[in-house]
Amino acid sequence: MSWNVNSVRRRLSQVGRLARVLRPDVLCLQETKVADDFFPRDAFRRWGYEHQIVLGQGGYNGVAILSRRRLEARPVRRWRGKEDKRHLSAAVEIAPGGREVELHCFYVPSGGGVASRERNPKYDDKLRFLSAMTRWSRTLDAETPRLLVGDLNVAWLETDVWNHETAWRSVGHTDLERESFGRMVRAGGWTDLERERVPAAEFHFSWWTYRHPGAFGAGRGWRLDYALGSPGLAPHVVGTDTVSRVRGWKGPSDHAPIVVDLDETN
Amino acid sequence: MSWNVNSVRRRLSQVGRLARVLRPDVLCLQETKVADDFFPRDAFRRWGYEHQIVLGQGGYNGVAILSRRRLEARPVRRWRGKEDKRHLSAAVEIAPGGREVELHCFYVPSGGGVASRERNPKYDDKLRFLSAMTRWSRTLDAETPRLLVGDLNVAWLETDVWNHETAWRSVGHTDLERESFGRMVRAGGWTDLERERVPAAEFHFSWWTYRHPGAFGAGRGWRLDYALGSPGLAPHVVGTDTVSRVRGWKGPSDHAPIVVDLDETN
DNA sequence: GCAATCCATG
DNA sequence: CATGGATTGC
Repeated sequence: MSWNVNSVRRRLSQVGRLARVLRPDVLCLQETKVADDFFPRDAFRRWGYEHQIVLGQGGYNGVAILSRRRLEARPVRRWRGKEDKRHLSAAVEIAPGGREVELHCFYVPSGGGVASRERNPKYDDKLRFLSAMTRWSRTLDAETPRLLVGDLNVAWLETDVWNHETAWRSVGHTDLERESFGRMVRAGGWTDLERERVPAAEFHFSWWTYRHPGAFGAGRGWRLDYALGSPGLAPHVVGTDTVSRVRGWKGPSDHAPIVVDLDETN
Repeated sequence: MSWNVNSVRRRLSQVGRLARVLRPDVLCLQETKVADDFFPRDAFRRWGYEHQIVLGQGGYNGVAILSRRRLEARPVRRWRGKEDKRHLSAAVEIAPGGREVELHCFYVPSGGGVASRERNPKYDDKLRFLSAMTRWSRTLDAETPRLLVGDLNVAWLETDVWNHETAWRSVGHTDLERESFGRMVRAGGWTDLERERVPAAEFHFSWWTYRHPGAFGAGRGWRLDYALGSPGLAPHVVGTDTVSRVRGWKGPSDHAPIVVDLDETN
């Protein structure tokens, strides 16, 4: 399961609720907003997530992988020359004794307010981050079962926003970002797993703004969170789901979790 | 009842609990920390406190009088030339049809960190406030039943602090403040009502610092909150009490409420 | 609109 | 240690 929790400490009880109800083997969290020394490791340990990799800085950003299965952490990588706690990677056993999935948990920069590389350095930084992901994707072999999840902060398709007619001016849904996102997807041969299930002609969202409290109820969201699979992962994918009902819980994150089901037989 | 609530919004459920259990006719609150437009008037109305006078500024200071009985608000008075939301006054009927008590709800400045008029303007301001109270007290007639309550931010007697040997250097228990407080008491002919009940030889506290979480349990407090009665009030006073147990509740104010019982027969 | 951090106040 | 507020980020 992947979830932008918008502060793991504030959302701890909700993460626990999902951990107990859905019992995912692995949790990939984004926007943990906590320095590593203050990450609530014990709570996750109590829920059965004994294998933990956390990378935070306190205040903003921050990612984590919590797992019931053994993890093999991959070295922390720098993206476009920065160390800003937006990516973690690990290998996870999906079949006892051998077969592994290479897991990547991403939190792409949101990109600030205005969609201008010149006037908004955060927007420029976001596009650089996406380019770096594209370059990296090109280096990957096709065979390895590889799963990329997280808040990628781009609504790729027109049906990934409730209002494409106006949203194309907004950071997160500009042509520049959507094209960059597409290049990244193609470079890695990635499959957009949720879109295997939900046709591109249909609206599909994972994020609803806090600023208009009625947005979730009114179905006015964006899709910013993804599960992308490598060609080699395809035979292992049973299905995926976006658990949007948690956005309706009391004191929610603005993002919904995405669940990926993998088989462990073959 | 008088209580420094340290934010009326944060303490709302506790105030409600006391309002329902003790059912005081009148509540005098200090440190309400809320601008008048945001004062939770409806909650108090629900509890039966239909007559309300609030004077706040948001952030800090702020006083309020909430009453089941009819209030006649007195004009807001300036103290040492400032308008800083530290005093409210009203007449309250204590016997149906006639007899009134003149009620004063005070929140004296705390006085900052160091006990030096030169280096600490807040300390100087506090002493000016106390002087102004003394001058005002001199103008009062003895006959009127008059009740002054609130956080006066001075521990007057040696037994009003748990550690007089060291506390005399601290703002709130310096000779200058204690003497000024004494002059104010004498000028008004005030009776220190709680000290009618608890001998001056005994420790008696109404405030326990937040900074040492064990202070309340260890009995390490100060007396900063008072109920002072005019000579004319004396025949109406049934008794008083400091409800220190609320300091042990979860998420408490650092001050305890003081309850004053008045008869309504004669 | 939420959340964190830093600051002033107590 | 606990408040509220200003600021920043999303």
